Amino acid sequence: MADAGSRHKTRANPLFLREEKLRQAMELLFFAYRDFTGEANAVLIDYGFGHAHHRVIYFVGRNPGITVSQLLGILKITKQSLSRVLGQLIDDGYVVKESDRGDRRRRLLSLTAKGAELWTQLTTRQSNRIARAYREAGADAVEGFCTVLRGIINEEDRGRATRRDSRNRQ
Amino acid sequence: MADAGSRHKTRANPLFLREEKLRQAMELLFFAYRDFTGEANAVLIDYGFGHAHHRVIYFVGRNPGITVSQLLGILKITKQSLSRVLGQLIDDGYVVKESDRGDRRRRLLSLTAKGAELWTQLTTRQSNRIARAYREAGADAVEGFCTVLRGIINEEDRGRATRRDSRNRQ
DNA sequence: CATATATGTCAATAATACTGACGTAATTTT
DNA sequence: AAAATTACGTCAGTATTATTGACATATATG
Repeated sequence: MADAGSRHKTRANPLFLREEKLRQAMELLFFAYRDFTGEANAVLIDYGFGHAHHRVIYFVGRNPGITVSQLLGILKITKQSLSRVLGQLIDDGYVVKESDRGDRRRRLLSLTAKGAELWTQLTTRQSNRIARAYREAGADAVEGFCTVLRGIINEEDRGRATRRDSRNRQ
Repeated sequence: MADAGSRHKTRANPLFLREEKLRQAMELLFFAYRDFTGEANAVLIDYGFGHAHHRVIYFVGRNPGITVSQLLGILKITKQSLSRVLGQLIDDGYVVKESDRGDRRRRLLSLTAKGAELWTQLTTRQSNRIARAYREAGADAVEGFCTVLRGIINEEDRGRATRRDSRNRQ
């Protein structure tokens, strides 16, 4: 009885509590992402698109002039997978592709006015959800939120969701 | 020139900064979730499973005795979708299904020893990732992280990723 | 007994994604 | 200038996840 083991729930057991907190985090992440994306998915159905289209629209809108391979690097999917989705978006007039004048092998992607409109429609919804959560949580919590999320991201990609200057243009 | 418009990046423009912060949050969420799940997906390939199996394994492991409909409520997919995945996990001996003695319409799901082993293998990897991020961020940041994530989740499901007592058994 | 609930299943389809193989154009290297 | 590399595209086949719709069965509840 006196072996301070690892299965008692007495409040002096940080190991148990730690594991509990970590699992809680995993679930929070699951549910938050599920609901965060669910909202946008509903909008996309009206356009005949899915979440893959959303991701493309989003990152092209956010990084005008992004190349195909840069986009592949962000999405981490194969070019064959991207091809279908991107092709549809171009055919339907949401995205345009033009040759880079500097390196004509490259294709630069950007949104049309129509694409920008859809981008806004999708983004404002998700953005409102985040804004509400931010407002309710307060500035300090927001900072913690970003710090932890950044720590979860693979080191090589941590910079991607930060810098808004000195990017994309080489 | 004196119209204090909405497109200058002068540091006295909270609206611009706000939008920027919100989009940053969306991207952090995207990348964090991508990398968080990517690791587990790699393990699952060796078992011939996909991420759908992971989610089932995870929530069954976390909620032993969960019913089929409760699981559907968490995953928010159709029962036909769940059926295939759950059937495979049962056939391969990772999950067991037994009738609830109280209400024999219900099927209670739980992991086998083999299932628990896979659960641990998957969870420790993800858990380590979170733990590292937590350690680097500090306790206050962690609290903020949880608070904001909870705020992002649809109100009706916010309780799901918290309570570990007084649940599941009614 | 009638109805509702919990689960299962058959069938058809869509969306996302993969591997592998090849082709072309443009740039870079030797 | 020839050779190699890079960026992109595409054809074919397949796997996984998910959907809608219809129907069946067992159990519980009024």
